[in-house]
Amino acid sequence: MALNNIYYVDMKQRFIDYQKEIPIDLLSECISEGNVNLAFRKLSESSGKYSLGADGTNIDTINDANLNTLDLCEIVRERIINKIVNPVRRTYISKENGSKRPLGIGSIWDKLTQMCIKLVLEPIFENQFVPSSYGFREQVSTHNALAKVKFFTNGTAKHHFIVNIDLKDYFGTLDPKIMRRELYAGGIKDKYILNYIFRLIRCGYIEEDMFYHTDTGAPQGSILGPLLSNIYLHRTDIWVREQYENWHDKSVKKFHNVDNKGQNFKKTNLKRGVHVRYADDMLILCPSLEHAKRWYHALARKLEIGLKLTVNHEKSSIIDISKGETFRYLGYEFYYSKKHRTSSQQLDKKRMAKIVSEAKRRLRELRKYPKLQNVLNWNAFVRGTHNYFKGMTNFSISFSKIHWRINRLFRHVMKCIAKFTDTKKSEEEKHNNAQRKWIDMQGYKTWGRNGWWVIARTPVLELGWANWDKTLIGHLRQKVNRTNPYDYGEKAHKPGVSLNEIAYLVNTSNYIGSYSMRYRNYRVSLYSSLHGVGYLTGEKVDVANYHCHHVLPKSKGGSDAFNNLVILTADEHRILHSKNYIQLLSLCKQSKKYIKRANFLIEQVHGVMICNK
DNA sequence: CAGAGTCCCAA
RNA sequence: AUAUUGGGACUCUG
Repeated sequence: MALNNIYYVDMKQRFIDYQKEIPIDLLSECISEGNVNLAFRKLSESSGKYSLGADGTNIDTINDANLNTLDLCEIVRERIINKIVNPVRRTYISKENGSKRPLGIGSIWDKLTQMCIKLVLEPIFENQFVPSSYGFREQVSTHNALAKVKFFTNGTAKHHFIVNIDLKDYFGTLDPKIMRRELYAGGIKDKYILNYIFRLIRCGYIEEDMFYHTDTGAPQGSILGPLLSNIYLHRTDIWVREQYENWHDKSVKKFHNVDNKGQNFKKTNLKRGVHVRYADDMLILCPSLEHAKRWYHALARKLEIGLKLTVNHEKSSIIDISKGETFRYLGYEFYYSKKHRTSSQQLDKKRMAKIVSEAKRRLRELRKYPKLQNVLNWNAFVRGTHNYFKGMTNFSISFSKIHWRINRLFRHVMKCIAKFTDTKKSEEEKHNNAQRKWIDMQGYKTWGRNGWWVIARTPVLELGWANWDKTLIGHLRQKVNRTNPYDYGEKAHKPGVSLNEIAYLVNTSNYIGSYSMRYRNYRVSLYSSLHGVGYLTGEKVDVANYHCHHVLPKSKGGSDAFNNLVILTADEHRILHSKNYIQLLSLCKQSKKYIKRANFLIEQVHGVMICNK
């Protein structure tokens, strides 16, 4: 495992280490080679890697700068120690209610630095966060939070009074001093890290070439933002849970008696209520109105005075679902079904309208451009929407309503550009079986349907094809396995490449000359993913003998992209680039496949075709 | 099985 | 050009 640290830091092990002891010196953890490598890879995978910061930098700035990992370590160290944070570039995205939400896009250097810090702070706090905080956490999703809400509002648990606290501009009102206090309380003693984050909150932003100062708030869009927002409310989470869910744990020792918890609870002055938080969306589910009122006032007071946040009292409320009131949470609308004597969920009107208008927009585009890509986009839209909402009890009803609202347009568009496959006509049955199988595989049953529409040999999924998935927010989902969030289960052991070999490649990758960071990483990934098997022989190439070759040379416009790289031996590489490149054919394995490959490489490098007949 | 890409949803 | 975190689905290459 130690060797693995040279390449990427092992988060699973780090989580275990920090469980025992949090290091005082977190700076060295942040700027270790394995940590910086992992941080860079995460940035390379992020969808916004090409968006420009206020200083005009993005991921390509690093790739074009001819830097290696050690250079990046030094840059990160400089920025943390000297508290260097560029102002963020401000843009806006429109929200559902029509208003705009400001985004702050940092420079690539800030992104890298923050990712390095995040990879260290996150496992520390993952050891402490409460299980009822569901937002922004590894291996936890909105459905886990919804499962808990469903469980406690349903017939047997009877927590029908919902305290719903809405915070105004939560990210924007984070206070730097309180942030520092909460970090320290969580065990962060490194003054460099504390000071850097203090500075980050006050970094300011640039809009239309003007600089604006900020006193509070983590930029929305910064890498540390989501984690910091969880840390800020962490001790409040604990306070809430000690009142009821964990009341006998520490806070009220004299009543500690697990056998008759309910009776002893009455002797205390504690409030009953179950805690569910997703980022700034807080709920407390209470069994009685009296407790709900006490919760509302106590919690609002704590947030406003203790944490200097702004509670939006117009939007915050106490809801009694047994009296027919509804509430929306994470896209689901909860209501109480008297018929079934349990809480149920459905799509609210606004969201239904949004899905309808989005569907119409996509259908019109599909009619205009009936390309394969647009069909795939439509199917992805249908599947994505279904996958999110299919846990609602009223899923089928809600989506058949949507279906009827778009049906006219849908049928019209399909008649223009698609062909209907009728399952009752048996002539083409063989040909249709593959499509039928595919649709069934997606979880959409074809059994009992008249048929389906086909564009470019691809079946078109329909919004009305909806099957409720009762396990998605079932009671088993509310509790999340927190033994180790970075443990994704046993991966099948891949024989062929040892950690020693990886370590060797990583070490040399810092000294192979002027190449991009992307190339340095891909060079290792390529060898690892192909088990070191050479392109021209099909046999394993020794690491010391491994050369990573650009198929289309960079001088001819070839890139460092993964699919432009192949594994060669040092000899093969030398001969390929020399004048005697014909000899390459004798070096490769003399089968049709490898001869073809050798010819291909020569053609790409030298621009000549060789006839080997 | 692993690498890189596309798309969807929530906050 | 529109970020971040988390979840989900699919495609390609060997």
